[in-house]
Amino acid sequence: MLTLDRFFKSAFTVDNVIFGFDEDDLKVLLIKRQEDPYKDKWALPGYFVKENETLDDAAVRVLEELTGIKDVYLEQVSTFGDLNRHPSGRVITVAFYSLIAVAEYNVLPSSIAAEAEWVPVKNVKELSFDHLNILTSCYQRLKRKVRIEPIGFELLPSKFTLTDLQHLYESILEVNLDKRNFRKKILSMNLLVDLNEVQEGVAHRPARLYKFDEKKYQEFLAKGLVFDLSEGKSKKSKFNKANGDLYA
Amino acid sequence: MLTLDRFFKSAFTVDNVIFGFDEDDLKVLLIKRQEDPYKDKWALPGYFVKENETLDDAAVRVLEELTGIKDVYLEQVSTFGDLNRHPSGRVITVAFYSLIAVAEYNVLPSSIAAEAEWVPVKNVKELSFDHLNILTSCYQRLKRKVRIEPIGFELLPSKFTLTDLQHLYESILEVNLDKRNFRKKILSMNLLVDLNEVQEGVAHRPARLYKFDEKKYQEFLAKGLVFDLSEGKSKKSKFNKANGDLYA
DNA sequence: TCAAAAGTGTTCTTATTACACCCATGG
DNA sequence: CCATGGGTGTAATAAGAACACTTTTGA
Repeated sequence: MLTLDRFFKSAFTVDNVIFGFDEDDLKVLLIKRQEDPYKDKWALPGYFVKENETLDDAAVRVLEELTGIKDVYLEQVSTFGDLNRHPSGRVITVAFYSLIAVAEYNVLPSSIAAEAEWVPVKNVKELSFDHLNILTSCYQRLKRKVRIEPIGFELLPSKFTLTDLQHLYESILEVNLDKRNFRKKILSMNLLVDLNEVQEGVAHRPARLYKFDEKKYQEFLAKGLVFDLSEGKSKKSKFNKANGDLYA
Repeated sequence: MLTLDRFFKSAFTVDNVIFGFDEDDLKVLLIKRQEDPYKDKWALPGYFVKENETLDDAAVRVLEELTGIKDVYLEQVSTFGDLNRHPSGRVITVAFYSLIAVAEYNVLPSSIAAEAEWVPVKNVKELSFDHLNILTSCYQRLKRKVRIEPIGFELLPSKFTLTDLQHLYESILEVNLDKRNFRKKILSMNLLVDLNEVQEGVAHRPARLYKFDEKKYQEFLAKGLVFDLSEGKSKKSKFNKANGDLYA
């Protein structure tokens, strides 16, 4: 039987890009590191994987230790194993991203001492280690995935307006969407339930509230349909308001 | 400074799903294992990552040792880290897939003693370790990616007919495509160069030969266009000939 | 009464689908 | 001369894009 002893072993970690949506902005939860390397610099939350822990377990643990939340959308994206990505030696890291309804949970780091902050993704210019690469990979994955699977709802409270949803897509995809076309499309998929409730206390005509219906989505899939939301798919994107370079 | 000694370290490997296209079938290169565990069983080619090797380097090495080929399309897909996926202990593996023009290279394992074989993907029912999961993940990734990026050409010889290309897509996507619509679409993207050559020695009207033009593709992208090849995107797939379950 | 965002349809354009016959070659 | 796969166009339908005004509320 094969013995593993003669092969190189490495420490490995998970890093978790925790996305939230707040004030019409896609944000990411960053922590200020408390120890070297990169002491006092901003980084993605992450930690070493334990001996009796799967990769997913480790990612869930990192999230829960930081925010107190579990049961969120979690997706593995990519593994980073360059030789010098960690100053202390070879460390391979598996990158995940999570989606959190910030408004729903009133998330913020209480359980841990680390300083942590929700930062608009588009404002992040520099991070410890290769974490900017990791963030970019995860953001690209999210951008693609949000168009073809109904995961965007994970970022909203369970009751939301169509305008909330539109702003979410605009923020993630970095495009402007046409209000009428967006509504027509999302409503025609028949995945939302009109709750017959309206916003309260807003200084304008109150919007109707909707929720996403998982059961309807299963029926939708069973019909062989494909979720697909977005304008300008195979055309020049006329409304690209992106700060292009980083996330092109 | 952080010392890594106190953290759990694991052996880790890369596994490479090497796809080829031959006789109108998408195939995968499998090896018969020569040592325990799973001696004499079929598996994906893979090996332990070395101390001074990046993950990509390791995947390239695995491919080259088996086939003698380098410089092929290679993509990291996912990392598998379940606790008991390897009988000898905890081994985390990073899965890659590669695309090879089988006809062009006349690939087959000479350099190594291991028995190896090109097997149609749809015939693979059982593999060592969790390799069937890995194959499935990589195949799904390929299926998605081949529709939105022009990577299918990596599986064809540099000169090919439009029917070759159509069969490639049909095989990967497990659909039937309409000949006229397929040709209209691919030619309208203006990514192919008509070589003004025809097949020789075929017992029917010889087909024209084309090649993919990388420069044209760059211009295509610069115009903001998106490669997108496939019928029945947001509709019920009427022509699904899939053996559904495994690769649904 | 004003400001602010909600809500709502139609027309035009473009992309997708369905579909059938003649052509060139080798055997 | 037959079998085999190559090559071609059009019409119908569906999806996407562009676009402006009225409504409801709180301040």
